[in-house]
This record gives sequence, C-alpha cells and structure tokens, in this order.
Amino acid sequence: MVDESAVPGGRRLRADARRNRELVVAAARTAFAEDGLAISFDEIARRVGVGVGTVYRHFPTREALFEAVLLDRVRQFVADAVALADADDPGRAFLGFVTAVIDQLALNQALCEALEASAGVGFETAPTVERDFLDAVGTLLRRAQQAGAIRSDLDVVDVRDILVACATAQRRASRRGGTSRLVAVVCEGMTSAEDARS
Amino acid sequence: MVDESAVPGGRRLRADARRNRELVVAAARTAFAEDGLAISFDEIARRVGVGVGTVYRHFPTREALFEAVLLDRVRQFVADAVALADADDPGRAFLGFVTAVIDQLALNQALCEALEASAGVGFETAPTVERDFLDAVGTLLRRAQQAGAIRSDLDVVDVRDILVACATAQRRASRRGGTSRLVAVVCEGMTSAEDARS
DNA sequence: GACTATATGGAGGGATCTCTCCGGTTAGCA
DNA sequence: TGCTAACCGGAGAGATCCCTCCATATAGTC
Repeated sequence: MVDESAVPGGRRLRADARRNRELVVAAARTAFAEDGLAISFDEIARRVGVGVGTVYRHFPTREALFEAVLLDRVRQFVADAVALADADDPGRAFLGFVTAVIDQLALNQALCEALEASAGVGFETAPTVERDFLDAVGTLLRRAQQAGAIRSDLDVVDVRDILVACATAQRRASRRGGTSRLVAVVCEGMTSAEDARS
Repeated sequence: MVDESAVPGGRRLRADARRNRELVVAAARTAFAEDGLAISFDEIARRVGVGVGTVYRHFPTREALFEAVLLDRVRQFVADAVALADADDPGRAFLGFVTAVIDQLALNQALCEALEASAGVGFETAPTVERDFLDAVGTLLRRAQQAGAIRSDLDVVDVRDILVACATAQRRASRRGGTSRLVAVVCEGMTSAEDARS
C-alpha cells in the first residue's frame, strides 16, 4: 500500500488536496468496478463533486488512477498464490485460489479488463505485476498438475483466460439475479482424468 | 435471406443505390466482426467511401444494419440446432453444435455481443430470433441430458454463457496466435459424471 | 436528349470525452 | 493576522460520434 498522503517527490500534500485525492480514489474504485476502465474522468469528477482538473492533477493518466485503485488487488492475488504455493493439497489449493479470484473479479469489471488486456490499460506503470501474477499462478498450477489433480495440458495463459471468462459469466449471471454454473463446469473440466485429449 | 434489391415497400432500388447498399453491408460485416457492435457509422461510411447520409438512408439504426449483416447467422444456428434435434447420439450432437457455434462466434465480435446482451443491440427488430435460438439449443441440451451425456444441472442460459465465454477466450487466443483450451475444459466439464455437485 | 423521381455527399448542430491552462481560493506558516 | 505556495474549478480547444437536412447529381424512362 502506498502512502497516499505524499506525492512521488516525497512532499506532503496539503490537507484539502489529500482529502480530494481520497474522494477521487473512492469514487474511482466504485466506478471502475461497476463500469470498467472506460469510465470518463468527467464522470468521476462529477460524482466526487470536484472539477475535472483536480482529478487530472492527482492522476495524469487512466493508468495512474488504475494503479492507485486496483493494483493492490492484483498484488494481493499474487500474495495469496504465493502463500498457497506449498499447501498440503496442491489440487485443492489451486482450485480454491481460482474460485476465490473469480469471485473477486466478478465484482470488478475493470480488474477483468486489465487482466485480459495484454493490449490495454492497467499494468503500464507496474509492468512486473502482471508477470508476478502469472508466475505465482503458474507455480500453483504446476504443483497441482504434478499431483495429478489438474489436467496437464493447461498452461498459465489458459488459466488466466479461464479466470476472466468465468468472472465475466458470473457477473452477467448475478446481474440477472442468479449464479453462473460455468465455474462449476470449468472446475470439473480442469480436474477430470486425462483421456480423449486431442 | 431477404431480397436486398428491394426496400421494405417493395419498390426496386436504383442501381447505384443497390451497389452502395451492398458495399455498406460488406464493410459492416467486416467491421462488426473485427470491432463489434460499437463501430461508428462515420467509420463505416469512411471505409466504404460514401457519405454518412447514405449509410443512414439504407440503415436508419444500428439494429437495422445488424439485422442485414448478422441475423442470418443466428438463424443458421437455429436451423443447425433444429436439424440435430433427432440425431442418434444426442450427446455428440450437442457437443458438436456447441463447438461449431463457438468457432463461428470466435470469428465475430458483434455476434458475441448481441448474443450475450439481453440489454444490447441486436434482436430488437427480430425479437423472436433470440428466443428461437434458446429454444432450439434447449431442445438439444435436454436430449443430451436425458441421454446422460451432459450434466443435468445446466440450463440453456448456462449454455449461452458458455458459448460466449469460450468464443471470447478463443478469439483472444487466436489473436496471440494460439488456441484456447477453455473449450476442451468446458466440454470435459459438461460431460463428466454427476458427483460432488453443490 | 430531356425530364423527374431517386439517391448522394457532407455540412452542421448537439452531445460526450480528453486534456490544458489560468484566474481565483485557501491551507499552513511566520 | 497576513503572506504565499499550493490547490481548485471549470472554461475551452480539439477530437469523435450521432443523426438530419437539403442542394446537387444521376439512373431510368419517355
């Protein structure tokens, strides 16, 4: 977690600036989750009740705002994955991680978009975070595969696709007041015995 | 397939109008497939090399253009599903249908968006087509479930979610020059024996 | 070739979004 | 309390996009 009371130069923000910054972050957190990364700065400023200039001063780019609002979530995923890396039951650890991440992603449109991007907003200012994520998930995956719990033809990029796909389906389902069974299907498919593979 | 040489009133289009209409349809087909339903009319006009007024005259709304360009695809899906409704092997029929539709959807961004919408562009001018689609897929699904080939807790909405999710993953994978294994995982998960269901 | 219904292009008005700039305001300090 | 650096709001320029309108061009017909 970065110290939000200081600007990169180290100088301490004035009280009103700090207050506005926090309001912007809070509004952006909600807006990103609901509407994704495409939310306009005008709209964020309108919701907070400040001028758009104030938003731009604190966050010159959409990436900067993303970093302040959402990057910690991804870092938390990495930490969770690392913590599970030497679990007793690698298959259970992997599936637990996957379903937990899907639940989080389903609540957050922007996080899905950033994760699936490869060509989008999100990790420009912190290029290693995406790699850390894939590395940590890859470790969990490999251990689960070595334990025979997960089909061996999957790679970490497949897993990322699966996370995003399931989260998207889950979010759509919850909008219509239900739950997507895609998650259950995918977990079943990832764990089932290896045969009839092309 | 509608007769594209006539307007709804039945009057025959002038030759230049017919030519332009076809150019617009061709450009829209490509643009929809690549960029989805959000492609602007200005952009389509620019690609065709006509004025934007010409595009609007032929297709007053995005839905009208969608209908001219893509609705036949959905109708074809329905026809395929109906044709498979009394296949000898319902499980095989269902899975074959699903993978074929995914392959088509993966080539067409707009078709995915329309199918997943519920709240989007696409079926406004032909409201029965979406229902026909769900009905036909539902029939295939039920027969496959009765034959014990597909897990019984899935409904047709799950299947629609699965189609869109797999197609999206497939398209992303093909953009990076590969193939998504999500389809294989999902097929495995849909067919596996019923146990450990929550 | 002339006439006319039909079709065309693109200007234009309204809306939204991005990002910058600067006159006015205020927090924090002496 | 008064000063000043820091901060604020929002106007405004430039870029799209949507959709309409009408002067101009032309296909089809006589």
